[in-house]
Amino acid sequence: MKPATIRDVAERAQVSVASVSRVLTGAGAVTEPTRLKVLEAVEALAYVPHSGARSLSTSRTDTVGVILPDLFGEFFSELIRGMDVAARANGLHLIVSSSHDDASEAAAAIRSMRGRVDGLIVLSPHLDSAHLAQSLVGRLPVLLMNGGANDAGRPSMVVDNVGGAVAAVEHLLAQGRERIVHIGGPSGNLEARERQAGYVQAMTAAGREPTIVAGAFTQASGHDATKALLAEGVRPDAIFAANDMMAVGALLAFQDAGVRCPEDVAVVGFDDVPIAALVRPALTTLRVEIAETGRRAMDRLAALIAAFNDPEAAPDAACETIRPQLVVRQSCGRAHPFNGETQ
Amino acid sequence: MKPATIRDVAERAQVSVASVSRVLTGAGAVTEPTRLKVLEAVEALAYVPHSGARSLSTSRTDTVGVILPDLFGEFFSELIRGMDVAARANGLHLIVSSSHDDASEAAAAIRSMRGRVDGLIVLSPHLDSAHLAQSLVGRLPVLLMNGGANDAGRPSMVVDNVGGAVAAVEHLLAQGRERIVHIGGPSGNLEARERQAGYVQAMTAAGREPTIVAGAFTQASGHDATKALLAEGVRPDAIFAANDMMAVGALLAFQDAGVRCPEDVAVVGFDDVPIAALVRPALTTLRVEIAETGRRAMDRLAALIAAFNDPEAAPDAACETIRPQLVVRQSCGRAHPFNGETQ
DNA sequence: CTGTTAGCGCCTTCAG
DNA sequence: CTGAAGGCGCTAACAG
Repeated sequence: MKPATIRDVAERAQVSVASVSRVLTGAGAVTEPTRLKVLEAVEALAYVPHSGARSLSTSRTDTVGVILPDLFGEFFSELIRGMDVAARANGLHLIVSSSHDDASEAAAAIRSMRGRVDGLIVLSPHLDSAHLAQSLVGRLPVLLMNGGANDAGRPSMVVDNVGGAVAAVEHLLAQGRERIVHIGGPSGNLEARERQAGYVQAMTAAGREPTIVAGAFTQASGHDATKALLAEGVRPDAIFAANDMMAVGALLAFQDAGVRCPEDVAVVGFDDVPIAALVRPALTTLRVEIAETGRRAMDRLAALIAAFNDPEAAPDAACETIRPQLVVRQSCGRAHPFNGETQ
Repeated sequence: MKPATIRDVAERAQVSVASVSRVLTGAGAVTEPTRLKVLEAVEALAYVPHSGARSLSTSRTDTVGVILPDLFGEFFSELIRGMDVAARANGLHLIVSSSHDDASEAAAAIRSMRGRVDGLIVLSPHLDSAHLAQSLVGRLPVLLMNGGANDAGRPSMVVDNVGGAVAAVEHLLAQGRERIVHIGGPSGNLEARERQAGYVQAMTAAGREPTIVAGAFTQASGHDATKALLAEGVRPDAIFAANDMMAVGALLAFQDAGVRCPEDVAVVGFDDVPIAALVRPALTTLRVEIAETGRRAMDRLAALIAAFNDPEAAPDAACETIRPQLVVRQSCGRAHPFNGETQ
């Protein structure tokens, strides 16, 4: 009834548990006859090693955890997809833990990972990562993706949000747009703050007055913000949204209101989620290569884990910066409607 | 240096490990003074219980696995999002295992879950689930979502693909469309087969000749299939694609070719992924309520796990059927362009 | 090459 | 109420 253990196998094969372990793990030499006897018993008993028990004695779980604030929207989906690919390539299982709105919740999630994973990727844009990181530095390999500037000195990856935002605004200005409004992300979000800062910086540098309305990274919030804008009589000739989903919301709000894009208003997003290329007009945005970033992050974590068990490994404490690339599409009025990106 | 164990805590608190365990798990009465001593030690040593070790002795991991073929596209993202919500609500961790193209790979993934999870949700539309299910029935609580008809008798959830497809075709026919072409999914995919069967059935019933072109559930394949169709001089007045992403690909291919939708051709998809409401023209499709389905599946798995450890629990072996609902949008030429779905 | 034995870190009877 | 001891299933020395 109960699943067979290594002992059952040993008994049936008339060998010791050590031998069974040897043929199953591949470590240690075993004579052919015993190997066959073991395999026969394994087959007969439909034996499958208990990875939990194995973990306890090897102190390796071959599992990594990903802590993230949310699972909503294409950004996180893409990121996880990239991580999943790399995890598989590195022989690692992936356990995702999301919906951590506040710091204490995230901390609890991280704590509950102990004994469950060999390493962690932490995305926690809502709080300062230093605090969190402190609590587990040295204890566990961790790769930070907090969008905060305070990740320097620890293994981390950040997006150059300021640079991306500046590029967006400069592009709009270069096209002759004058009244550029920014739809910001959630106030507590570090990435959102940086994108907003970049916007303000570029506007100020150009001698323009920044105008900011609040959003929440959701399509609905972009839609609402735009509607509110129009209701107030504000008539921007360009929108720079802090992410693509809000930009899409803005796009649709303009359509609802009969404002033409790109003729009357240009719209720029951030991230380049898959949908950005599919809406019409296709969205100009800052490409982050999300899945690739996830893949890269997981590869680095795998390396961190390997180094963790190897005393003479070179410590990787690099803070890698992802530089978003401006992708110009129809929503800015320049690109050809169908520029081969339909796939 | 190394993380503290329960023994370290016991030592520092001058109590036995049993007492530490008692205050930490909440089970078993402890006198207030010892409780405080323990908590003090826990705090001082920054002790965190090792969940792997705990699992070994309790034989509960509080973790569930999700086996799925892929992580690509919004369908699986949404599904996992729903599962994640329910997992959290049930106090369960989620480990995802994807990219299992063939049966042996999926089987290996399932096997490697032993000792790692308390239960499994298996999505394996590429192979007959019975075989897989057999190998673990009784051993582990499993919820099947294989889209196969052979899940009856085991806890499972299936989408009424035939019914959905029939509804799609009938709707198109009712609108006066005559030359309805079906873009099919991957040949090995059970859901794709059923949707195709439904299409054929409805067409035949209406006395029309079915026309089927092959796709692969990706946007690119829908695009290519449509392009090929046009190149051959075929001029359908409606497309029923086996999923939304292929429908979107078709939509864009028609735009490229200057064929107007919905005037010249109607397009219907399947699934109602978020993007379906965002493309223009917005896509008519069959709504599956993906996230909700995932949530429901996880809730059922949680119940299965609970029942698994309770001898006198009523066995749940129901095969729940999800009936997709036709959502009419612009791509069929009926719905108002902006019908309030912009959010 | 093989078997014996001691843990991995924790929970959980069972006496006291 | 508390502590001692056994065991969860497996791996990894260490002898033989």
